[in-house]
Amino acid sequence: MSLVRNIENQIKKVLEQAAIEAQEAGALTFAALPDYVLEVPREKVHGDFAANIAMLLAKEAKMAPRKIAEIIVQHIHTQHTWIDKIEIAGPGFINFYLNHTWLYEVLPLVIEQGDYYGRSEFGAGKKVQVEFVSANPTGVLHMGNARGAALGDSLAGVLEAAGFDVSREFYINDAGNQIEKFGQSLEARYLQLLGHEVPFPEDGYHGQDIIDTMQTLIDEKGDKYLTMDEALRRELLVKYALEVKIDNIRKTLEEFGVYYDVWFSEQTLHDSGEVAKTIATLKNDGYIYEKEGALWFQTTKFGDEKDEVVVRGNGIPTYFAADIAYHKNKFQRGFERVINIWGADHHGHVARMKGAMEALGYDPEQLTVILMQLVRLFRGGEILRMSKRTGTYVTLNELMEEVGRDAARYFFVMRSPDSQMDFDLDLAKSQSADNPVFYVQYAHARICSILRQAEEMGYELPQVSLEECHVLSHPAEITLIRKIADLPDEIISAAENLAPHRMTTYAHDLASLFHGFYTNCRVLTDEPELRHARLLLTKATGICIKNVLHLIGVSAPERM
RNA sequence: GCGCCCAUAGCUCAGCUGGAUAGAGUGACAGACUUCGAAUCUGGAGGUCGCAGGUUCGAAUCCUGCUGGGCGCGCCA
Repeated sequence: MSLVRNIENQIKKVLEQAAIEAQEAGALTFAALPDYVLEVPREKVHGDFAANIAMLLAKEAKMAPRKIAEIIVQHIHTQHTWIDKIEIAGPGFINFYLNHTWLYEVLPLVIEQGDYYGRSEFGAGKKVQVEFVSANPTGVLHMGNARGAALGDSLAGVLEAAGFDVSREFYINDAGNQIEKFGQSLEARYLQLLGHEVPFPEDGYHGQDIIDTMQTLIDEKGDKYLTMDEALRRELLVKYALEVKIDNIRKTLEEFGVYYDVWFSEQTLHDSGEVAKTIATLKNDGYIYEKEGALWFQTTKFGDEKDEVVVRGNGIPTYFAADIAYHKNKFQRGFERVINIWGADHHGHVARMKGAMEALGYDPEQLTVILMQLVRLFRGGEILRMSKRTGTYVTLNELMEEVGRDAARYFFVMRSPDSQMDFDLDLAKSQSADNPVFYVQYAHARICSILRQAEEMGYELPQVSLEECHVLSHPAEITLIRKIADLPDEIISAAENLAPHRMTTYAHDLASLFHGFYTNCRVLTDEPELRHARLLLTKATGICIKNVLHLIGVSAPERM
């Protein structure tokens, strides 16, 4: 339980007790306590916490909210609490003003917990899976994948910090139509590179990377596939190229700071018969019918607009069929919650996927799909298309080269998944110092610099007692400590709302408060007590910044 | 035509399950370094929260309709 939660509980307790006492004394009438909110007011003058309970009771108690507030306040006992003062304001808010010394406890706590400060047991070890990127293995990673990677990994990090048992997973679409086309494309390039004039498939993969991959193969293994049976040749070329491609994707993601627990192959679902078994189960339960030679799944039963093919007329299951089997497999692995991050262009798939889970007897609520709006790339004021077919995309590798990993990750995480992103490459390149990530990192570097100098001057990082913290009374100090105290709850809130972008907001606020503190309060002063306490505060801030940045995969440099 | 997402300061975006006077960054303007990092700080300027209704003590937030933009509606994935 965080310090802040403790305080909130204390206030709620005395507040609710007061309301009940008033009721028992006959001063107020209501059946049950309303679902009120205790929140931190936006305006400082409104106190440290505010409750809206009086307004919510107004109708039932048939009394003016301010009058109700007055009655409740009369019954509040503030002995043995941190409450200094209570005021009634506005339409009937009850505002609590606290003795701010309650905050000091957080500083030794941060130092003691170090890298762990901010983490909590909120998730109680529940198994959660986050599946993200799952890019087509026939190509390289583009900007959409980059956003998904930054978002998914940060979300996983936030969930982990909030106490969930998180597994990061990449689903490899190594089966189906696209692999057929991939094989045809590879074969055509292979033959062309060896001097044979063969046509390139119209809907094949035109990217340069396919040519490069085949050139490498030729350099390594020569022309031994020329005389082979065509089907076998394509199979071997695909096997080789997929391995190379997936390995590249893995390496690129690792450079981006993203590591997966599981790389899950679609092909294994076909090989193990899970796809066929899943279709059979659905058929048995009457969700599947035959029409025009194909098998259709009645997704309309679950609110979809039209039914969906699961097995084509040629007997080959569709991607959708494999995906149902895949999600069934996820739940069979015991995840209490499954989170997918998909591009907005897949949104039509969400309802039928949930419907399929329901048909299989799972609770569709356990599956959450985060739809991420697409990234539009601008260069020279013009939109770049991200099609894999044309080969004119900008890759994640190029992005990292141009703006750096930290800036790229921070930039992607900063925005809510719902917002469309225009990524201006020229801007990112030419004015990268404008990126807020530097602001936060600068605060951390500054902190490290102060701590280094303190060390050089022979000032020990002291074991500071709570009493010594009381010298911290400047408003800049108090607001900074308050922010530090908030970290565990901020992380929980980001986890609950699946909103990792809140962490960048927090990081920026924290950095800003530190810069303000730095400007107003000299850390390395000659007064030992004050210096000790401020060094402690400085160090605690540094720990928070570092922990938050690491959560979202951004480094916290000690020098810049 | 149907479905999903979005519309907040000149620009890019926050705004936690409905709360009090809607916030940052950036751009422009005016200031602050003989002392811990000026990649910083301090000011003011900038808003019919797309439009119109509705629910509520109270709406940027919830409901309905409309306008404008993105995406989707395949025996592709």
